[in-house]
Amino acid sequence: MAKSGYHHGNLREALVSACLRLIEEKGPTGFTLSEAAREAGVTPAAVYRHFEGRDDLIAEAARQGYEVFADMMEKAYGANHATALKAFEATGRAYLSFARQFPGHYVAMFESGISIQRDPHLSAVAHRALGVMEKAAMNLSAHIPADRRPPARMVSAHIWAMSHGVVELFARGSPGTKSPFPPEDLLETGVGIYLRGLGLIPADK
Amino acid sequence: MAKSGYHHGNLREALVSACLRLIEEKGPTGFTLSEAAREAGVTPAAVYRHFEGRDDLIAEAARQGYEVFADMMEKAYGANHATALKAFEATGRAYLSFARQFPGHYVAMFESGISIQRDPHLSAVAHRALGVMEKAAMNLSAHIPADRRPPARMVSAHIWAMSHGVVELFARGSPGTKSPFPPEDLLETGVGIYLRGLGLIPADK
DNA sequence: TGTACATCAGTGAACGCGCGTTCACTGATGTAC
DNA sequence: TGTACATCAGTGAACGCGCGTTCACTGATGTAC
Repeated sequence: MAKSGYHHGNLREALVSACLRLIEEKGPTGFTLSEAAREAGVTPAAVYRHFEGRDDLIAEAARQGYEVFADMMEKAYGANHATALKAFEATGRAYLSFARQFPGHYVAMFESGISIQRDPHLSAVAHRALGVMEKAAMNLSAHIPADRRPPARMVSAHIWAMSHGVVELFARGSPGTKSPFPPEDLLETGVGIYLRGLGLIPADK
Repeated sequence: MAKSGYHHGNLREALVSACLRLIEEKGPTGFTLSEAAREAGVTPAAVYRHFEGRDDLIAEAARQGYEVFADMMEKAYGANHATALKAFEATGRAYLSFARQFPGHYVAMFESGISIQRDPHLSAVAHRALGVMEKAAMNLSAHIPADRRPPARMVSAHIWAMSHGVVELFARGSPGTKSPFPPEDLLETGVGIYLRGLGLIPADK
């Protein structure tokens, strides 16, 4: 496009992209503002035209991530499913799929240490995303006899924990351990066993 | 003790402690070698008497963490339990308990990005620790009818994922979200439901 | 018990480096007439 | 269509700073006799 020396054209987005690439490569604290600027082909000082500093840049990356995440979750959940169970499983798959497709965003959102409350935009979109998980869990647990039904927020917390754990431990090569199983399988079977434990899947299926 | 200006007495350990405190406070990449030296009351140059550099220091912290972790897991598992199930549950509790008691070590081990293979000592002790989890899972799944028994390594991966997820998402205040439930409860109920799904706990218990 | 000497843990000065942030500036773009 | 001018995104030089790493050194400790 218009990359004629002066006037980058779309520097704001270019910086976010650079930030995401660097997060993917070196982790959320492993890069500098100057590095991001360099990656976008621009002087460090130019960054200040668009962001207040490094944290602000990461927060924007996280915000965009939550936006995409919320869309994916809503879409997965909203497609008309035969049962609440199917709908729930679809959101579980969407979670992992997001983490795989957008690792930089994922890290910015859940591992960068930026607070969800740092600005209202970020907070709003984060709640939209996490709300889908909870709603899916709520509808699902409505099928469990009321007297031994765990709170919906707890069910969603369990699933979230397992998903996050699979992503962190097995969907990245980080701890030098090779994953014993494909992360998709690991999550699918894990959630399956869990749901069977809730009495939502017949024991012999 | 002997902190008479020159000659610290036990600088190596003091540096590891400083490193752990800093990891707890600022994350695995959020501090510098000089900061650790300052925290131990010593010139940055003194660090090189004991470690090759920052990574080497973190690796030592992780190594010590794995050592303690392995001990705790072995002790929890080895206490004579009535059933394989009890033994398994005990190791699960030990995991969370370790993460709570030694957050700095936990981060150094699982979130610092240092490879388990960087030196043989580290690798050996890490395998000792992770081996306990696997053995517990193996003994446990021996109680499941062979034809619908998932591989033991998969069971231990599931439990590990859920444990790690609970620690990351709910046992720290990081993402600005307040935990909806105490992490201990979350893990205990989550694992309970999972085990019921495996057919190891009666459905109405 | 006392003295001479080897060992070695920690010092502090020095280096070159990249960082974040500021500032007055420059030059491309858009707009009014 | 052409010109004058306002806007504003990006420059580049400058600053002070803390970093990692090296080096010859110093002085406390342990040991041999």
